[in-house]
Amino acid sequence: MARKFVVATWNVNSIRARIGPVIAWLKKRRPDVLCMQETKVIDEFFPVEPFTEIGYNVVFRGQKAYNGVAMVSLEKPKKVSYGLDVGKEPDKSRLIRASIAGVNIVNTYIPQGRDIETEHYKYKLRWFARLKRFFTKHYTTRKRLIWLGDLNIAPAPIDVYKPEEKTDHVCYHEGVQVAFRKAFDWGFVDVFRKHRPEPELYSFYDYRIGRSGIRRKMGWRVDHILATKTLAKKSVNAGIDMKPRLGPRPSDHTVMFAEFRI
DNA sequence: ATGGCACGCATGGCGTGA
Repeated sequence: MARKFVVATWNVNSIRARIGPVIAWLKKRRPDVLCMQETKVIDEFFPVEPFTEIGYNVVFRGQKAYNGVAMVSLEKPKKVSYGLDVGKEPDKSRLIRASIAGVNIVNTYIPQGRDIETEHYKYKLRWFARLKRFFTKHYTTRKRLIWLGDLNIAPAPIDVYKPEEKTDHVCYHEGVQVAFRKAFDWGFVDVFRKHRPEPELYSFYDYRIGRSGIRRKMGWRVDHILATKTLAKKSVNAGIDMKPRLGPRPSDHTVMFAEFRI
């Protein structure tokens, strides 16, 4: 008998600043898994209790001021590990993976890249190449695997407001498109797009554009839920929940979720 | 029109985000 399995991803832009909205959203939606990025806190100060009090397990890895990833789940996570074990920098506060209810989940906060002329951008492109090696090393395309998170890439024109103005942007430039596509082609299906083919669905809206900018759909789809074909076949729904972005004390990103029958 | 806001920090302006 198949069971419902809901996963979600949310760049929270500081878990301590966002603990209210995050706990409220979990209580309301009760997903099986919520993956977070940009928790911006060292492990000693991560707010564990608010999650355990409402019945969630929580695993995380952070650093001071920047980055940081976390995974909270109703079932206890198995095989938890941190960072990229291929290439030089492990970046343990940018990748956390686990197995939950027999589903392998890789939660990433991909480097943003700052500017296409910089070393930061080259580092971002290498990150996608290293991820592909990471998937090959640890999984096969026949496994139930989800790659999700803030991937800092709008893969297609439909994924950003006024794409013709974004061609030199580190989240849309041709170089990052190619780098992302190579990792994606390891064996993923875009689960969100499978269920939501329509335009103007975005997961990020810059704080500086204000409410009117959100109304005018000046956003980006840079957060993603991708799954191997084996698992994507079992997805039954996906969406972006705009309520946290429109509510009090928002992150600049909002929640993307997907539902499977596993 | 290249602006604007929010976050954390051995803060009182700066680096970062996308």
